[in-house]
Amino acid sequence: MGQRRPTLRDVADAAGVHFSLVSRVLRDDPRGFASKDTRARILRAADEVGYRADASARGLRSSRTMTLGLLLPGFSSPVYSSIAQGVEEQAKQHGYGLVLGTHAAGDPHETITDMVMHGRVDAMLVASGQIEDAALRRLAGQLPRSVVLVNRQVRGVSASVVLRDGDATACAVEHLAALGHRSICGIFGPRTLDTMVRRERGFVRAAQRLDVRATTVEMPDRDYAAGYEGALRVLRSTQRPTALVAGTFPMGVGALAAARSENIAVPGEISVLSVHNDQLADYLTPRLTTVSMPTKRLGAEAVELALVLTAGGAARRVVVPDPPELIARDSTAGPARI
Amino acid sequence: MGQRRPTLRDVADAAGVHFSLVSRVLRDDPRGFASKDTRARILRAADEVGYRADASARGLRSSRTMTLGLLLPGFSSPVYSSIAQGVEEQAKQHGYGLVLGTHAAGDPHETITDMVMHGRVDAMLVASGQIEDAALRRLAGQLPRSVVLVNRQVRGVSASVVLRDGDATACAVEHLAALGHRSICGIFGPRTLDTMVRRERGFVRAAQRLDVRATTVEMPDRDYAAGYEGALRVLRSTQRPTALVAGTFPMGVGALAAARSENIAVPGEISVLSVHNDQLADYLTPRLTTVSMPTKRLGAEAVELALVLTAGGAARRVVVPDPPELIARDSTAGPARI
DNA sequence: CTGTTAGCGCTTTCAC
DNA sequence: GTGAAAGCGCTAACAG
Repeated sequence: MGQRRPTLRDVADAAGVHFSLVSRVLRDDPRGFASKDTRARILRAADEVGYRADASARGLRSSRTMTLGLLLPGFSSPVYSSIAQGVEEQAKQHGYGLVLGTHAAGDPHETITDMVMHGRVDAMLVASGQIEDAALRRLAGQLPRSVVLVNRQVRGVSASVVLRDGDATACAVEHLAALGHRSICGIFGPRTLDTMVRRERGFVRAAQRLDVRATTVEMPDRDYAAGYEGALRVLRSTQRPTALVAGTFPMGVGALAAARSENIAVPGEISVLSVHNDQLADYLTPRLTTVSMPTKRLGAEAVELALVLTAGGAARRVVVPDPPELIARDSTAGPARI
Repeated sequence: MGQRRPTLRDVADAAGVHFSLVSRVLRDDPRGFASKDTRARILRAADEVGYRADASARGLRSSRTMTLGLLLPGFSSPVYSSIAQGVEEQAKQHGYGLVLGTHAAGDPHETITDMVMHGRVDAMLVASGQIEDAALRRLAGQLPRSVVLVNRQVRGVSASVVLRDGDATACAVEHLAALGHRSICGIFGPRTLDTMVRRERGFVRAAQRLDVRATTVEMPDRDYAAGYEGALRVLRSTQRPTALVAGTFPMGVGALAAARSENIAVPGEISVLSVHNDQLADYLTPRLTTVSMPTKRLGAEAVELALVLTAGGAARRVVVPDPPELIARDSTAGPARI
């Protein structure tokens, strides 16, 4: 009970060597290859006393904590869950831990700087749309080697990782055009989010290219409710399109709900699909057609970039190359014949 | 560029005092009340040089990291998101940071012990059903002052926080009985999860008490798919009940999907409701009736208990007292007249 | 009220 | 191959 945690000295005593040698052996330090025998003795002793290096001491001495921070808008969004998963796995692969922060409470800018500036993390991955561009620029200026934007691109910040958002909506439009739709509407979140801007742009351009009439709706948010409200507006308009593209998965769910509450059949009277896929898609009515994006890889790439940065490498703007993929389910079909 | 982070000495130099005094003033140490004047000078100097205490140095010296660890089964479940939120907010309130771990990859038992034993966190909150009872007992034996079970109760582990699971299902049964149902079925996750056992027990007992015929189905999982499969089985049985109680929210969503694929009207031919509420409930077809549980508070209470423990207080088994609350939506109604 | 001092456990440079 | 010693930035016990 109440035992002190074993230290290097304890291991050294047990192995009959100096503690600095233990340190070198346990870390496979190139400068300290002990003889086969002592090495074995040290390893065994470490195991026997149950030695675990103290993270604080190590961090203090080496000024590297081997942990990364991830700032999320919250815990609930499916996309961010998936990004977080990618981040966690990749970090673990490199022996890094992960500190999660949300800005449920408090100023996000503070949260980030505090994490880095208190030396709690070696770098911070910022995956949140709720921080203003200006704040991010300031931040990146302050901590150029320890801030990476995830799923976000800001002018003046040179370390970021994003997906092919424009291609995602283009993919959606192509699918609908192939089904015969000639009039579609895109419902997007606020234009303050660069992801939304790119998705909208890809949407509009693809529509032009394929000679499809496209309209867009911009909502102040991008959750269930925003999708619901946005879709409602479109569905009640006089010139109702034959298909709806939702800018996010929750918006797609909301759009489906709106169609139902207006008694408009999906996909009979209107087709609906969303950017980003989720398990839930298979359990909705009808099963929701989506465009899948490599969100886990997004997280993984962000980790890679962060580690490159902290190691002194150059900042880059990464676009995860995997193309968006259409997952056809039951919410899209050819337009109704009139 | 490349600036060294300012230390206590930098502040001390700027203020013309000894660095230990700076330390005391900045921490409001009772032993070190400086004169109004020096105090002000120190505060200003700290602000000017942009001083932030180094977490590693502080941790090393005081052997308290001021961070808590939270082990989750994954990032996706809505319940765990909510618990995590509660944990984060409460931790922040006490000036604690939060390290998140999932066992997406690797042995969870390792993850936990490593976190604590490397001194990365002061205590670990374990909110995961995927670790075996035996492993948890071993863990709690090893680290009795730094492990708190969240949403889980295990014989032999005396620090845990759970909800009134039994009352949640009882609440569901009461609702259905009041609507006139006399034959209901509960679909639950594996009995290896104590939450499921309590929910099932509450379900059965309430049914007995209210003279309702109750059957139960145990599924090996508790996600959308499990709810879907479980409901399918019930819906296809010869003695179909008039109502379905899902043991988790995702199972409720799955059950709804199953009814639809079997062309059984909800709530017309069968009522469906789930334990645990979620935003999504309002956007399903039909809107899903749920029993809401105080999951955020669950997380908060877990933090409280963890802090009590690390401060030397006694371990307790906490049951969050807030009663489950029925949120009636469109998926429940009186049974069909035959 | 303020300064001095001794480490916390580790990494790292320099001896031997 | 291995040991000795310095010191990372901080807290805390003791002096004055």
